[in-house]
Amino acid sequence: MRTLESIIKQGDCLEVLQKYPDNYFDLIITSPPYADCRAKLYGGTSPDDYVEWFLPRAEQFFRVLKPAGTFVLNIKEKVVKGERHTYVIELIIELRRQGWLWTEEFIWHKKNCHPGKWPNRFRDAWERCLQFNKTRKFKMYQDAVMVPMGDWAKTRLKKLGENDVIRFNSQVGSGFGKNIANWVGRDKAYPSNVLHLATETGNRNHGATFPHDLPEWFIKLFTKEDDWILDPFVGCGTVCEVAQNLGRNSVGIDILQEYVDLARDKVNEKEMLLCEAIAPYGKNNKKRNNRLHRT
Amino acid sequence: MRTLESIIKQGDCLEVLQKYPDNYFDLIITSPPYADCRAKLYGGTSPDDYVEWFLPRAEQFFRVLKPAGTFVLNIKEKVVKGERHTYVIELIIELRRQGWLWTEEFIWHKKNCHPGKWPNRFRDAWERCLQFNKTRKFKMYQDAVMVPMGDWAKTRLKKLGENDVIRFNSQVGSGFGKNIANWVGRDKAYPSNVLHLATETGNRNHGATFPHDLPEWFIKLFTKEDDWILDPFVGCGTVCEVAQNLGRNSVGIDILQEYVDLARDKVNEKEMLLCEAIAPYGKNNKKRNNRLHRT
DNA sequence: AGCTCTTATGAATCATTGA
DNA sequence: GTCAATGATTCATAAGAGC
Repeated sequence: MRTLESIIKQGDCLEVLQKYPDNYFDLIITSPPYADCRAKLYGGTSPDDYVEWFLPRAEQFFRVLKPAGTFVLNIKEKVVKGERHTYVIELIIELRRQGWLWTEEFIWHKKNCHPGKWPNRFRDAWERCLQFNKTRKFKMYQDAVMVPMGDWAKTRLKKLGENDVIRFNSQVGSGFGKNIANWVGRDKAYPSNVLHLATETGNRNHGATFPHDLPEWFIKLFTKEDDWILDPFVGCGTVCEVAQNLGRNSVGIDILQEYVDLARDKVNEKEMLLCEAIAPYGKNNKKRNNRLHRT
Repeated sequence: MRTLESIIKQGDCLEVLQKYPDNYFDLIITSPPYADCRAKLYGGTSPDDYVEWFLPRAEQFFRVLKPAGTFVLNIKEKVVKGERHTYVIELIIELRRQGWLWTEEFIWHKKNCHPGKWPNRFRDAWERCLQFNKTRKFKMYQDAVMVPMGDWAKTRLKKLGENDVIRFNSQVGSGFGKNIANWVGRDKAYPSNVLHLATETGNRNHGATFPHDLPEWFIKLFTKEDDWILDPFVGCGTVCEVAQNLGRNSVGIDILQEYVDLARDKVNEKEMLLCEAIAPYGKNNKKRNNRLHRT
């Protein structure tokens, strides 16, 4: 039987990673603490200091990533005094100076972003997913993220009412209505670099998760089974959980013991459920399922 | 009767604009040449020289823009040797140094682009629309770009009960709640900073136009009737055409006589059509309509 | 199961007030 | 004078309840 590991470590990734060898991970994917949020705990402070805070950690990421591996950084700059702050784009420039190749910028379109309207601004409905690599010859399994036409039509069409289809067509687009004819006889379609995903609701334990679908998409795209994945700011453990579900090994690191406990619970629960699948009438199943649904 | 002007000038905007007074335009919106043949005529703009080439022109834009005006720059960096080039984000940083405020970055999601892929890359389905301002107090007419509201609000409003009028505060705090009474009588919602617009096809005269909807959206958002709009790289004249349709004055500049002719044809045709509406059986109507359909 | 209807809430932003 | 805390604004989505 295949052994799968999901390791959660407490500490600052800057230090924890120093115990890992070079060229160890196939994928690093993370949604780091944004400026002014958890960054303070790491010693990082204002948006102005963000780049300086990030760079030494990125140096470790570079070292532990395999030459054909990929680093995906989900991030969005804040508005400061009416302006978009430049720390994210400055970070891109500095990471390139560090040796990273800025291969691509994916857009995560947050379909259900926070509402609000302001005198000079609309709702912010997107985030950056920056792709960095060490070399031009990185591994990419494009077929793994193809959208199966059949499934897509089945699930999506079934779930949406007629009105939703019309609305989907007019707002989100992708030529939904018009191109139905094109699907006939085709199994799969390649996606683009714009991802339409909803944020997940109902997570009361951690205010800053990305949705499962986001890491899942990148994990499928950049790794295969038994590969090793790192999330240096693992938060409540979404990346490790998804990695586990997809048969990938993972290491998650967080400085806050509170999050480490949450993440460990999550991956341990999964392991136990897998064991119980053999003896499905374990007395705690019901409770555990409830907890799973909540997170 | 109101007079509306659509002026197309031939030349390098760097020079042409020097004849315009300070604080003249309400909106500058453009999709500049990045690497096509036009760029070479401006003095050569390889990606590495792009920022240096752009900055003196941006200085003129700054001068001729009204204090409460807006500058919208539709641009997307090329892939060079497998990497996204950094000239766009470097440009943002340099424009800020020039005095511009980087207020927002809108995403134009090109929803009907061809599916396609390369060994290490998917279809690029988005472009940046960078918003810059001279001051924080710029003019913005948000109501002009509202979109039809989602379904649930309508159904919810039908059942407006007495309890709905009070404010419900969210349990988790953050000061967020909802006041349903605000939605009474509303069937439209404010958009976000992600624009889902199809690219236009069938333009054989000019390969790199943006769709009419894109300038239209920004023109409605940032100007009112009789305002003055500038497109310093006007190409085949889309911005002036849309401005004209929306009752805004415009100045379009291009270095290539070929494009200047195209753009002039376009705005002149519109003017003539407006005149002919009074005497609709002019002998050239048929031919003219054909031309209109083609563009 | 498969619908419809209801409800909570999400990595937000700005103006105002208070220290 | 600056900086931190508070209040006001607002909509798509999915889970849950009800039939």
